Amino acid sequence: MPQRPQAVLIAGPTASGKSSAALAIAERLSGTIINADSMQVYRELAVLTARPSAEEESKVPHRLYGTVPAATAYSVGQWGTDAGAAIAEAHAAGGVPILVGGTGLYFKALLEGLAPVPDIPTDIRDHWRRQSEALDVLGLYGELLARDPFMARRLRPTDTQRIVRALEVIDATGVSLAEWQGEQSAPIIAAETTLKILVAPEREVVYAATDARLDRMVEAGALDEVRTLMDLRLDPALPVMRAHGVRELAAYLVGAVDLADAKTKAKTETRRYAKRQMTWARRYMTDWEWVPDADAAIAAAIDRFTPSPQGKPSE
RNA sequence: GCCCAGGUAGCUCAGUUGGUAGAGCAGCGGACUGAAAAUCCGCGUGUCGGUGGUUCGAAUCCGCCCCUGGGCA
Repeated sequence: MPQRPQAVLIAGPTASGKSSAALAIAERLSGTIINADSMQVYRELAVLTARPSAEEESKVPHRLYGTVPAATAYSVGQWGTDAGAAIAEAHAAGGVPILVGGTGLYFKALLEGLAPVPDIPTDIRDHWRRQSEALDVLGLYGELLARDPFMARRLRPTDTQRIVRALEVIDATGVSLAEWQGEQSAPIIAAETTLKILVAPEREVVYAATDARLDRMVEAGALDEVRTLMDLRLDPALPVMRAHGVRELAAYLVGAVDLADAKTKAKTETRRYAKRQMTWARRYMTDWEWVPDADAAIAAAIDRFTPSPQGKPSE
């Protein structure tokens, strides 16, 4: 039988009960909860990203929640570094790291590593992001075709985000992103040493939960958070500005739509996201332990950390 | 009760002298390597309110019935 896992990973669509499961598991195992959600890192958005409450955070150590200013464009690469440090810290303290979040790419980077592309200088990044707005899709794709035809063939001309990434990499490093990606760096944590749990309730259950949660978020001050963000006058292209509900609630705050419409739109965006998360899980998380809800996730984790008598295989 | 306007996809609607129907939104499936709550690709899912008739052929024309809105009583 495998040894005690070095870390517990909990993934799943938004509003599936991951966080409450993580908290319960952390309390039983003296664990440290480490965020694996790309939006819960932003300081200014707590309610709207369904971040754990202050009360919850006080129960067990939490890492990487609300640690990044909204003006920063965080990334999977930065998260990998931060998560690696947080995992080491938890181990040093004798606890179990429990990584929980909905960002599939973060877990992929954690378990498989990323291409070892060097940091791209900010002026080059900014340049190509500006170009992506200045040029039309075909113009941008034309740039990539001229500079990195090999990479261009792997991307669709309409996929502006990936095209911008490919452009900044070839520009800054002189090497095609395709080449970088052929060269994998080491995983942050060895997959075999982890317990991977995917909380995947029925779709209707998830949709009902996200709808109800959006209503609660608005009651709990989501509008104030969006107003704060608007007052910062950030670049609308920043990741934080793309958190679900920001655009929709901002439209309400400037009087462009009524609140009911804003909420409906935000709910739709969230549902679509949950659907994409499930598509990701079906594709990349087939070897995870799929459970239907938080209780089952807790049971699965506790079971693995409770030594069972030798020679009596537990089912 | 009478008059008028409607009843077509989950929703809002289009459908041209009759040739078994198509858009947007929603939804569903998929891709995914440093913005990933992002970005991108694909798919119409239908007793055309019901029923009888005219016709080779009806969402389209006719009769009756049902439902919804508005008006008159």
